[in-house]
Amino acid sequence: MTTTHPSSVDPPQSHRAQLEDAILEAARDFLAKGGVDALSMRAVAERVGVTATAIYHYFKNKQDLVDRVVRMGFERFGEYLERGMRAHPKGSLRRIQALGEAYLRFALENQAHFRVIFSIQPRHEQAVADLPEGGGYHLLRQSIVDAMHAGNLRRADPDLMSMYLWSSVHGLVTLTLSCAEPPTDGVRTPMSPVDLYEAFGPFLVDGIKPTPSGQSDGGEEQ
Amino acid sequence: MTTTHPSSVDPPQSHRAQLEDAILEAARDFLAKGGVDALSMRAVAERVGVTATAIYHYFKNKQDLVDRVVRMGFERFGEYLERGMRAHPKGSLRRIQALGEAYLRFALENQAHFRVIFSIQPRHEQAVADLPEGGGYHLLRQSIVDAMHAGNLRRADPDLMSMYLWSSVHGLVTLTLSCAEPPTDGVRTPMSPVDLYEAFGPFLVDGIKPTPSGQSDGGEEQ
DNA sequence: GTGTTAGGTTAACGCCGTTAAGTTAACGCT
DNA sequence: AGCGTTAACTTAACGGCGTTAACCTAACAC
Repeated sequence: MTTTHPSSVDPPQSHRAQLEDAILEAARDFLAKGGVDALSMRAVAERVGVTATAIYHYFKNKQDLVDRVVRMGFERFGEYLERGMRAHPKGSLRRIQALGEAYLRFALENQAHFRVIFSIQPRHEQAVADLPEGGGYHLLRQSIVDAMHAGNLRRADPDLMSMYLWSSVHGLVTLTLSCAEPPTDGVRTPMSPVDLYEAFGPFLVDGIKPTPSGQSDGGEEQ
Repeated sequence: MTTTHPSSVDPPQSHRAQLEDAILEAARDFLAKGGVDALSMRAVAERVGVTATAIYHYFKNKQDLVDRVVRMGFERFGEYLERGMRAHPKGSLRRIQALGEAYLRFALENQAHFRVIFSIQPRHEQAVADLPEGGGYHLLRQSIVDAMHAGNLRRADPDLMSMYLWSSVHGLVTLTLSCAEPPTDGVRTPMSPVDLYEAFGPFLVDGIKPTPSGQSDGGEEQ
């Protein structure tokens, strides 16, 4: 309704880019609420003040719109990882641990993105395929190689070790997201995922084999 | 069209139960093909030779139908776990390893069920909630307690250890299912999930800390 | 001033889950 | 035998979905 001035002072954000961003933002919100099913072209259109068909001038179809949101998520994902990593010295185990922690925090704080990215339905192959190359995988792998060279990590095939650590934290995250609903609810799980991640540390580092002394490090019953 | 005889010789399977089973079977097939989106009441109905609305005499709605399929999946899941467990003595690490292997095999061989059960969207809370109590969780937990008492497993809080091992194998499975499509395709992942699971064994048992001797057990580059 | 194009619109198609109302056959009962 | 009831299923319809086709209109190029 605002009489769109022919070209008012908005050189950084053209009208087009402005609307495109609005669509993406609305799409992300709906996606966050209930996944792909909760995102409808008509609802997004109404939110940004156009009709549904207008969206098709900006995105090829619904899948394309979702993919774009996922891509936005990946960028934020990378920021999480790099930020978490930079806080600890190269070659240290702490750096690897921080990567896992960042992975966990991203998943919890951006459940919409994470759910769409790692929806078990094998869509977004392209998006996931991007991950190993330019995304977070090479960060993890390089940190692992560094730690091995520094003598802080068991020497093994880096890709195998990467998959191992990745799947460890990924399992914790997905299990948490599968069983517990968004944090709106009260405490359902006995321990928070972050607490669990911390508690898993000794298992990961030292393994699950019995300690030589045989002492217990938890409340195991008689 | 078959002139349904008033009561021909079918005491074990009434006409009703027969149709219900057919609906469930068709629903499972569609679910397997492409998840919940690929399941439509009309398609299921056509497959079994009735109209869509007839299904509502057997199931409350689509969600109910999906839930019933999931429940069927859980039963089969339990069979996998028990079968894999029984092959190894109580208290042994092998028994726990076999549980993980069964988990993995179930997921790969029944991707439809697994995807629906652990779809990251937090539906099926009820179904997942059933799992810890009567399902596979207590099998894992008991095996862990046994192994701890037998001195084959590090002593720790059994629930913590259960979550750790569960999430380890769960992460491997979900990561595999996220990145690779169904086995129709050729070899995409460099290693099969089963191979990965085997290769992870030493990491799990002995941990990722450097070995005392510092020797490498994999192809780690210079 | 006119052609072109970007950026929308309305109308419609076919699919979806679901409900309401109607139909038809079988059964129980007197 | 006849009647009421009920189970099993149908057709018709509603509102919503993704998507396409056709149309409109204001801005710009020349």
